[in-house]
Amino acid sequence: MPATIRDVARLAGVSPSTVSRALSMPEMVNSATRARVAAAVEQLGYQPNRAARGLITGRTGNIGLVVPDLANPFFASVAKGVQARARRYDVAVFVADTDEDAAAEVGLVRALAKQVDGLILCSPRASDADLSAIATETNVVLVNRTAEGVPGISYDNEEGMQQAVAHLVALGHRRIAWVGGPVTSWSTQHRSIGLSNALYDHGAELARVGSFAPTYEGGMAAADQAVATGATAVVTYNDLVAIGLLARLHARGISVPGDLSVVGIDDIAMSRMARPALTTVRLPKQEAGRIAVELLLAVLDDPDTAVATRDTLHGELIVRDSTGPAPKP
Amino acid sequence: MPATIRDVARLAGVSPSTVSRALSMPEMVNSATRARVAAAVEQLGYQPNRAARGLITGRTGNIGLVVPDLANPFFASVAKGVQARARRYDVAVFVADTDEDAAAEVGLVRALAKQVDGLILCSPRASDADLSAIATETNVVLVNRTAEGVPGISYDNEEGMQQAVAHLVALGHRRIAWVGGPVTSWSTQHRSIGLSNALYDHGAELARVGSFAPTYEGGMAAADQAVATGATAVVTYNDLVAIGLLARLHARGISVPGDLSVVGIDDIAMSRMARPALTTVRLPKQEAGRIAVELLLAVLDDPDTAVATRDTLHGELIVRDSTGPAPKP
DNA sequence: CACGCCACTGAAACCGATTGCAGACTCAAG
DNA sequence: CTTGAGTCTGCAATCGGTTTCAGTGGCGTG
Repeated sequence: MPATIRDVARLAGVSPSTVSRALSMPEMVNSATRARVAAAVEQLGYQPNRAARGLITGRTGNIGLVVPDLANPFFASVAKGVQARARRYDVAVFVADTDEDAAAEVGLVRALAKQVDGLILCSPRASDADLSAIATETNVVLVNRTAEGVPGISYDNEEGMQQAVAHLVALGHRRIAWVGGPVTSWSTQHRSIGLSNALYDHGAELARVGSFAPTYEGGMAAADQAVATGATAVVTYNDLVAIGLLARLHARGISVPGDLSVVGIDDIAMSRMARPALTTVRLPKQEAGRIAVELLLAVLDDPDTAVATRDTLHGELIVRDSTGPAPKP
Repeated sequence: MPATIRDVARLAGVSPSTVSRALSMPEMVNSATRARVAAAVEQLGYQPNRAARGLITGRTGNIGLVVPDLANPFFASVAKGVQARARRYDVAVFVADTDEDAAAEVGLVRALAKQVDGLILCSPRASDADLSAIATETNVVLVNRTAEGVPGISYDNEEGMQQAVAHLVALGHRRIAWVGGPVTSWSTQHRSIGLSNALYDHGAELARVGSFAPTYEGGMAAADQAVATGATAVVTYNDLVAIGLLARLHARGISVPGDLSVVGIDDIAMSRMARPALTTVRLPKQEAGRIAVELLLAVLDDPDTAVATRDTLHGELIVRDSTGPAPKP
């Protein structure tokens, strides 16, 4: 029912090849002919069939985005960025949610790989080995994680932690607790190291309180242990955890920031709605998505030169109401 | 590079046609042959090229999901449901975010329509006329909205409002304010009507305070007007608005639920993290996504019988800490 | 034994685009 | 007038499947 390239050719009085060329390599066709083709295209509302084009070019014009959990506002934002930038390039985005399941992730990626030109893997839970295997057989860009020889973009966790620590130390905090996320998480490891280094630089003490689910519940679970460390400030794996922690502290009657200061990471929408509003390290999320698309498209254009490209984004400390001067001993 | 149907045919010692049949209509081929084909498929790791198949069948095996804002947790949940159920049917999902722009929506839908077998439109902002036009030229399932002759699923807003009102009236509230969402929103209209009817049934009074953006900011903006109505309880368009309202009330020193009770709609994750935790009408979001996929697939199978199918989901009142007895006058 | 039916398989056309190759035409130079 | 280069355009092959149509062979029946 929709117009084909032959319909356009007939109407314009040229051959299908000419129509094809007029559309994809305009400089190769006479401008008068090109105008006739353009008119015919316009009149028929012709849009090339992507399946047919894909069959011959081997390109689908689609990319895939794999995230651990779409309902997590962090990933939703990244997805928003990806999708907005992809549209600009007339590329469609398949979105897949792995439900935080590393095993499912690998299978899903394999299945998706057949239908797209490349994949954006956001905070992949897969092992390094699986990841490398995937990267060799399909075009991949990593977000929020790095791997040898795989292009990707990540956040400068060290610098973010430096900012948070500088802020806390300036407020007089000398003993700071760290509530880590999933042990397998690349971000957890780097944030933990960054925090540790920053504290060392400032001559302050670190108290680790283990690893918790990167959720509100995880934060509630971590709260009592964080308090028990005797620290006067807590830095958490992400904002969701910080907000859960806030809730538990409130339930226990511990004042924030009076008794304890709390710092999150991410700056999700919820954070400024928390009570007290959460001090956090804002990570540019949509921008990560946008850059990931640019990077992937560059890789597709030229797999060789772009393969080792890696981009680093910087966080920004947002001071709100959950941090204050350390309590007098 | 990947194996084609011809490779499989050669290895199995049959013709490509037989391979095709063995895969898509197994009962038409001899079981011994079928086994040989299966073995060859297995050995080569063959997966049919979807573009090639789509070219001849006219089906892409893809569906599209259009939402106003992925960063809104309500839509993120629906997307999660859609995407999970689609995977079960081996259907890929294109996700597009319109950024709450009704004009962009129409164009986006048109573009997306070419690449998919059908579309799920979630809370479309488009006009009835545009929507009908779209529905005639492509397979569409509506979520959170109804339109003449277009299949869709929506929530029973009237019943949800009945539950909320029954709860508030039982707590002694007799004058209840309504904070509406965008005027063009189908949900706003139906919720408003439902609330109005429910209040009438219970002999209580309604105070409308206009329409606001369906966001945290919208809620903050609405708070003072809601207070000024003299109502002892407020029902808001959605949870995001309710949470914004809560924040402004807190800033003004108005106690919730002591001075004013607040009820939201949706039950997003944030609601139980709010302080006080928000009483709300929970809408099954992921389920809406799942059913939308089922419905769309049914429409694709048989456009005629399924065309007028419409499904209604029911809300459930979740009582938390933002509602309490009406203050003594 | 001849015939017809049935179950199964293969050859070939086709979906709608892209692209290598070759032909047609213009124009300038020899 | 011939030749050659250069510019455009069309023919036809091709991508990887699906589907129609026409066998082929086996078997039961009259």
